[in-house]
Amino acid sequence: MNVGRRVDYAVRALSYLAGQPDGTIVSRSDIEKNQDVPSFYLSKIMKDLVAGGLVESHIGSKGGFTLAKKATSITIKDIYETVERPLVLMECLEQGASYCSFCTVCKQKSIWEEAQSVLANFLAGVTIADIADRQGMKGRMLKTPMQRVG
Amino acid sequence: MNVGRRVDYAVRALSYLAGQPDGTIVSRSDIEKNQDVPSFYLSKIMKDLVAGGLVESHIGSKGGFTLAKKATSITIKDIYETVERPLVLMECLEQGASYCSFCTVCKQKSIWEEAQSVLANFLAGVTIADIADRQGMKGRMLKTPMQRVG
DNA sequence: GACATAGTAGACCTAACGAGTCTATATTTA
DNA sequence: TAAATATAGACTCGTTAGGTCTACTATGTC
Repeated sequence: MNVGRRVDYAVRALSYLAGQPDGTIVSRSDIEKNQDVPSFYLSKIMKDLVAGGLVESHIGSKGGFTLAKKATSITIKDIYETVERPLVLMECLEQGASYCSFCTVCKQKSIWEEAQSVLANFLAGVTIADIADRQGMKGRMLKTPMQRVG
Repeated sequence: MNVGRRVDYAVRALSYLAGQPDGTIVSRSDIEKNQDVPSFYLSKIMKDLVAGGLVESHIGSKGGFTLAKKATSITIKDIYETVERPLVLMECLEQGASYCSFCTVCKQKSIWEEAQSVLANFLAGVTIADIADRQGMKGRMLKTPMQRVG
């Protein structure tokens, strides 16, 4: 039960984008360097974020990525589900009886269901803007002054 | 970010024990049969539960397991941490700078810290007794009438 | 139009982990 | 003594996370 690097890197990338002057196109390698993400690794993650409608890509020379929405409307839950999978705490909540034959009479199930809601609600209440606001990472500290998007 | 079978099986085992008449010793294979847990698999899980002080073991013929505490004082969080690992949502919360060099200035971190608290608090508020009360699983429905421990 | 510079798509690798199975040993009851 | 039980640990197998790389396509610029 922990959040993997894909989500971590996706949050870094998105909050980095959010911290750029409006409309700035940022390349994958730029993000990787500034946010300490392994080379090339972001290519798969950004693909998912594009497919999920969270960022827009710009192919070709001088290409790169920009946010596809306001930073205030991209939640951590969105990001998690876009780059990983639906937020599900216990497999039975997704698979039902094919996970466990006692599913219909199981009391444990509702506990996990509630726990999942509690967590999902929290993560749906936090946006990239909240993170970018107090970003503080390397790039932000050394380079351009803070300038918000949205 | 999901809860694995170890925790699922541990909760089944413990709530099964909680549903027995007070002081009843139940063998591993008995639990496995009644709670649909793969043969032998519980041997490792019960070992952890014994080591964690949640159950007591009785070696030898007619041996088996009993709860070591009242069902009302065994929480889901206890179980999770006993059979799996400390409840940590993001590795950086445990490993700090050895996970990520930006740790000291990272805003993302506090988000996961909060999310973790929210989840942990919820799981610490649910006990085995809550589950056993409305157990409903196979064994309970077919066999002895409900009788609570603690 | 040519070329450099991007993203796109996907193959590929490796180590670790989850889940499950089994066995030899120590311990206890009958 | 014999049967039944937990204990400890080895073992397998498939999947996944994390990471790396390359061929291809699209686009801006000279």
